[in-house]
Amino acid sequence: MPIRTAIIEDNAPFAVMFDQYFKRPGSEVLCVAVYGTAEEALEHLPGDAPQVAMVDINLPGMSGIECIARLRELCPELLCLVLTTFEEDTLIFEALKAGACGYLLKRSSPGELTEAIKQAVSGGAPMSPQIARQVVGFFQSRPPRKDDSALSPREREIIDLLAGGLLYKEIAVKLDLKFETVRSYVKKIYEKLQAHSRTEAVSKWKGGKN
Amino acid sequence: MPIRTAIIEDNAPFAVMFDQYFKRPGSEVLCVAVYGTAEEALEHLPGDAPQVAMVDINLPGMSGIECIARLRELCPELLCLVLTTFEEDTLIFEALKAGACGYLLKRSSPGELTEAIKQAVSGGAPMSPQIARQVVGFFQSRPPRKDDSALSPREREIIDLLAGGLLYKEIAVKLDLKFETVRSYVKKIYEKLQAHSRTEAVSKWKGGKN
DNA sequence: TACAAGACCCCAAAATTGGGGTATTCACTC
DNA sequence: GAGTGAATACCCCAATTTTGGGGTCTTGTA
Repeated sequence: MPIRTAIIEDNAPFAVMFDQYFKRPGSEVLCVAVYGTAEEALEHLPGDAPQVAMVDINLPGMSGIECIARLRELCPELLCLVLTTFEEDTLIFEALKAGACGYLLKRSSPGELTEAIKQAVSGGAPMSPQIARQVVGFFQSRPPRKDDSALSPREREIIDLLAGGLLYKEIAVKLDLKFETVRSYVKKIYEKLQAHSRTEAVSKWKGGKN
Repeated sequence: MPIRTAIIEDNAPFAVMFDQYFKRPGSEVLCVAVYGTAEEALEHLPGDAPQVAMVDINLPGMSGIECIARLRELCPELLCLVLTTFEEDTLIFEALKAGACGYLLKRSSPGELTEAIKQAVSGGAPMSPQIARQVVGFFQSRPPRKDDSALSPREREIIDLLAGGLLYKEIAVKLDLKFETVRSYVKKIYEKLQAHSRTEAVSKWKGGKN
């Protein structure tokens, strides 16, 4: 029994190629639907009930990432594989967070796509080697930075409380400081991190660490 | 030119098999050293200068994890691949953090090992499919969140921008909404997440996921 | 019909941000 | 030994932003 697959891709030539290839009788993978946009997929995919969805990351309108997040709400069993032209660094993690279980390059051959789809169904997480290395790299502690945006101990203490959502006055009580003192620290922190709001500072701080 | 490889493995039969197989002339992979313990490897590996080290995770004395961490301090260029009997969940992440770039099962065939080593050298991260899925699963917000704190798609979109430190008016422009609309979403988000500030909501949201 | 999501509006209080400052201590350099 | 700079702790003013409370309206779905 072939693996029922759908493709969400606005690039017609690629979509047609995929459709044509996986329509041949006897193939292990069967393409049951082609959608040109995320919106179209969200509407019809639940009815078409594929096991696997190949999702282009660059879609007009709703992005492939958001599309995956919504599809997985509608169909928790659906396996989503991202299709991309390049190894777009930042998007990988967004896609995985959204619920993708694999990340493939469009330049892959039909044979490789078949393998990837089979691997996904059998509990794997097909990715191109370079992507896999990036994912693995996520866990590895990067070398310490030498930047000038180093916060002093007191400043670090304060930004950690800031990150917890505490009000200035609560921080003041906790550290036994005056409200205005907390304020001046926060101002210095924003200056060092080039941030203009609490949330921005926190995300720059946390992002820069580990 | 063959890829210079070393193996750190206390299980003699497997080590010998590996050594024998990758000693044949003309092989793409060449085994240049066999170490029975982590300590032995730390002493001699830098001199033997392999490109890749296959490290058994269960070693007598110093563990494979600790061994990888120390080897990578001594030889930053060295590529470490973990060898394991089972898919030991917890150890995967420890190994990756220590600096492993791949995770293989001992039951792999010599051909598969050759492929994995080649993949590692060419910038990949060879893993068995089940391992890969676990790594990918690390990023995914576990679906069993049927709780009432589930944010709607639009709300998710907004909290993501909120997390980026954008002002309400900036979010309004970006999503082509009115300022007041953004406000009412934020209020609903705070209600659902039981938060009372932007930073608190963001940390609960991010923490609730992964 | 009732309910959730989405889009919109007003008022008023509370918190944050940006711009100015002052003062002490301590380490480091010239 | 004076000077410089960073870290710590404190203060005022004023503008902007966020938060909390109340709503309305439409659409689609159960």
